[in-house]
Amino acid sequence: MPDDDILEKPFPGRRSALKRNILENALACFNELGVEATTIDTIKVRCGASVGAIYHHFGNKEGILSALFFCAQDNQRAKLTSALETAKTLKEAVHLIVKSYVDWVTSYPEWARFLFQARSAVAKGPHQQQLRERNIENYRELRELLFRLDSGANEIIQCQELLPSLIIGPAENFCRAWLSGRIQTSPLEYREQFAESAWRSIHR
Amino acid sequence: MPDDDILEKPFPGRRSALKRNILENALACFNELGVEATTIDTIKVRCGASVGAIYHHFGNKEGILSALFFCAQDNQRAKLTSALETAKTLKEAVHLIVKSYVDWVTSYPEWARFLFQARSAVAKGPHQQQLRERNIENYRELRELLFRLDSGANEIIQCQELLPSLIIGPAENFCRAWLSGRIQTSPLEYREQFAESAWRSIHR
DNA sequence: TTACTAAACAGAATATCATTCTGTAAAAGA
DNA sequence: TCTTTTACAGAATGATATTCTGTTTAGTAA
Repeated sequence: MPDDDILEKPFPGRRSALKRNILENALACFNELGVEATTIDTIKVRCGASVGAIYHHFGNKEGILSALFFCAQDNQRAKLTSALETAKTLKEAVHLIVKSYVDWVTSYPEWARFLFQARSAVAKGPHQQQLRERNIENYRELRELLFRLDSGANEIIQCQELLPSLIIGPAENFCRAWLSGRIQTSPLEYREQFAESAWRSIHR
Repeated sequence: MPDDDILEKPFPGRRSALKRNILENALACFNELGVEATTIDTIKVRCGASVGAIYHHFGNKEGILSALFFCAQDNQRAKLTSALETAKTLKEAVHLIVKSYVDWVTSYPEWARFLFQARSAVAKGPHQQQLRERNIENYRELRELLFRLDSGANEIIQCQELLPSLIIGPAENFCRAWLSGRIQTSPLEYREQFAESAWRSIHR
């Protein structure tokens, strides 16, 4: 059960068992029915909890949504950070960014699907500030890492704000299409190709 | 008012004036407050129509959403098709695809923002089949065009299902970041670069 | 013009759903 | 053991989407 580790870290132990159970079932509901179409009652029935319990733990529907969202995002980020620790060269780093992304999406397709469909809701909701700050910080860290590895060699193109889009754009677009069912072939098939292409597109 | 032409074509004339007015105001509400947070009453107040009128024209909230969505998508697609008519070579076509996309997003930022945030809702809702079919058809047409222009020259990489992601992925990712406010620089600044990069990433 | 029909509205009534509130049980800590 | 906090249960409330019934307006044919 690889999915468990996504919820286990932020909500550990027996005490949080119901919390994890609610989130797990809410995730399935959101993915199967869509965010708007899943009612609190749907979730309640599916996981056997009471309305009171749900609202006690998460405050409101948006609370469930953002809890799920940040769990997934944090896990994805943690995997990336851990992968990047081994990077010695700029090229290695770019490869690891792409591959770590593809690996995560294919390891946790349900979570990835949810990340895509919930982002805009979270971005408008009460946690928009939190989301904004995290994103800015994440992208800052990434820029610094790439800059550090480049360190004067100037292997890399100038426009820093372009880098993330060039590196992750194609893989992300393909993963979205795969998760939506429009494309059958797993992104894993093109792992190397995405990584190689990303490197070529920012290298000069 | 360039925005007008998006609604004018599908809902032309004086007869559809209220329809366009509702859609126009609904778009603003969705973008400012988010899809979930905008109520029918919000829209009603903003455009001065009655509940009855709104439901008469669109059936339900999802009806407004998908009407807006397909208007935007159709317009974007029409601009692309029209741009591609002048393409003589494969390289030209790739450039036009990217540039047409960037131009559309920067010309109609409100519509583009909406396309991003409404896609998942439409994909789950009652028009999912319609959306699916359009997408498949659109991608098929694109593949055929590229194949025709390549015609034996074999300038292009093998995996056809990879092409759209490699071509549009980076620009799309950047546009999303720009529309969300995370990036200040207009995608227009990097128009050439996105096009050139797209071509290099699929060329061999 | 007049009569007829269908579409376009208006607004009250209803139904569905998110959220709150009040109370009870369990667990933690002293 | 007593006290306090946390975890839950379910009824009550309030907001919101949707329906329904009636009225007006525009189109059409005589």
